[in-house]
Amino acid sequence: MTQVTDDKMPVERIDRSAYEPAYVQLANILRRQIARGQFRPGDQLPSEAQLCRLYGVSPMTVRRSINLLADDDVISTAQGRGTFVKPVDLGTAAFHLYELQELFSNPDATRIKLLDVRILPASSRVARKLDLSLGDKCIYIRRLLLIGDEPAFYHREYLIYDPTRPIVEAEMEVTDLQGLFSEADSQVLKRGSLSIEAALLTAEEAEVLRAERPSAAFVLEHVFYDFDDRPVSWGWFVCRGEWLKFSTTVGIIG
Amino acid sequence: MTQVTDDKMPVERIDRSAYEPAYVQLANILRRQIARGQFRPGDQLPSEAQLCRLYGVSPMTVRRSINLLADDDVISTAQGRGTFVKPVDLGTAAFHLYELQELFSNPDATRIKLLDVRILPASSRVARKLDLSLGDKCIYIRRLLLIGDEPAFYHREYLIYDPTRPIVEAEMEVTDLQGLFSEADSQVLKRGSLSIEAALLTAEEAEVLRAERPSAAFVLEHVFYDFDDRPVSWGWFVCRGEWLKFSTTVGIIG
DNA sequence: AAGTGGTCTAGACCACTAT
DNA sequence: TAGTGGTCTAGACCACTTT
Repeated sequence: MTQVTDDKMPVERIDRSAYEPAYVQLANILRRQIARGQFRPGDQLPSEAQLCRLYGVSPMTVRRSINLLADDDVISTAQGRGTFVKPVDLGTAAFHLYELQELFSNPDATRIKLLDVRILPASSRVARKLDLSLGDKCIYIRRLLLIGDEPAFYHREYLIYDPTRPIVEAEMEVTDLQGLFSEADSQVLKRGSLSIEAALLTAEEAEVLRAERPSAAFVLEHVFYDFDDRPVSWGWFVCRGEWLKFSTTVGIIG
Repeated sequence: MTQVTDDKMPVERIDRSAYEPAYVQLANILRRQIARGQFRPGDQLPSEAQLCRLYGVSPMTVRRSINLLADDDVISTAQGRGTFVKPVDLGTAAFHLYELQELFSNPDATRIKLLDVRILPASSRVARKLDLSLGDKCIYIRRLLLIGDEPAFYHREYLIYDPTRPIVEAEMEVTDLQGLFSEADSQVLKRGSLSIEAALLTAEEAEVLRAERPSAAFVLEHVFYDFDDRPVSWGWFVCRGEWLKFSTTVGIIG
C-alpha cells in the first residue's frame, strides 16, 4: 500500500456553514472512506491529533466523531494504541421492536378488540410472576389486535388488582402494543423485562388468530414493574410467524 | 410533592479521586434519582447550568452525562425546553444476537460438524440472492453446530465461486457462528444484512436437529457483501425454538 | 521518551422555546 | 427577553502502549 493521504490535503473538507454539525460531518467523511475501502478492517485510522490538523477542528470535535463511529461498531479505540476499523461481527446485530411500527403504518386499519376482561384468583403461576399470594385477586385481559381485518396479535395479560396501589387503569393502555405509536406515558411504570421466542400455536391461539395448525409463532412475553420494583403486569403477545420478520444490518452501512 | 432538592445541597457528590470519570458518576447519580422515583416520567430535570453548579463540573461534562442517559432512552432532551424523563416505551426494546454467546459459554462443549461441501450451479433463487447468472458455479455448505452432543444450529450457506474475487477461504469461517466468540476478521467483508423469523422445521431440518415434528424454530438469514457491495454469501441458521430465548429490558434499570 | 486515546475546563456563540 | 439545550474552542493533564 502506498501512502496516499497527505497531512495537507484531505479529500473532503468540513463545511462550517452547513446545517450538519462539524462532528457529524467528520464522522460521515471517515465512514465514507471506510465504506470505500480506503481503510479496511484492522487498519489504523489517523490519530486524533492528525485529524485535528487535517480537518481544522478541535480535539473535542474529533473525539465526538470517533465516538459516533465507535457507537456504531464501525471502529474501536484502544488507549495508547490507536483507532482501528472493526471487522464485521455477527454479535453486534440487534433486532429492534420498533420495526413493528411499520406494521401499524396505517392507523386507520389498526384496531383493538377486547375479547375478555375478568377478575379472578391468581393461579400459582400468576402468583409467582406477579409476586402475589395464591388466590389473590388479579385482572385477566384478552385482546386481539387486528390489521385490516386480519387478526395479527393475540395478547393476554394479568394485572395486579390492589386498591392500595395506584395502577391498573393506566396500565391497561401502556402495556398494549398501542404504546408503540401513541406514546403512552405512565407515571407508574419504571421498567419492563421482555423476552421473545419461537413456539407453536396452541389450539386456542390458532383459533383466535384464524390460523391453521401446526403453525409457528413469535411469543413476546413482558413483565412490567413499578417504582418499588414490584411487578404490576405479566402477559404475552402471540403473532403468527408469517406476520413478522425482524431485520437489521452489521458492518459499514455508508 | 415538596421540593427537597436545594441548589446548594446535592445528596450525592462527585468523587474526583475515584476511578470512574466524573461524567459517568453524574449520569449514575441522576439515573439513581430517577430509579428512586425522585424524578418521574414526564418530569423535567434540572437544567444543565444548574447541574454544573450543583455538582461543580463544567458544561461539557454535564452534557456527556445527559447524552449517556439519552442514549439509554432514560431521558429525552428538547432544545429550548429542557430535559425530561422518558416513560417506558416498548418500541425502544432491542434483542441482541450476542446473547447467543452464552449458549457457547463452554467452548470445549461446542463443536462444528461439516456435513457437506459441494460445488454446484446456481439455481434461480441462489443466482438472484448472490447476483449471479443462472447456472454459475457456487459453493454450497451444510454445517451442524453441536453443544455438548445436542445438535443446536443447522447452517446452510451458498458462497460465490469466482477465482477473480479474493474470497471464499476466509468467508467459510467468518459467516460461521464461530465468529461470535473468536473474532474472525475478514478484510473482505464490508457489511451483512440479517433477518430473523419464526418458522416450522422442515422434515430435513427436524432430522438433522433430531427434533420431532411439528416443531417451531428460529431462522436467522444472512447475506454478506464485499467492499464493492456485491454479495458473497447467502445462508441461514436454523435453531429449535426451545434452544433460544432472547431477553432484554426497557425503562430504568438502575 | 514519544505517541496514543480519555477526561476535563471555562468559557463563547448559536438555535430554539417560552413568556 | 430570559432560559434552555447544542456546538465548538484551545488548550491542559492523565493513563496507557510502544520503542
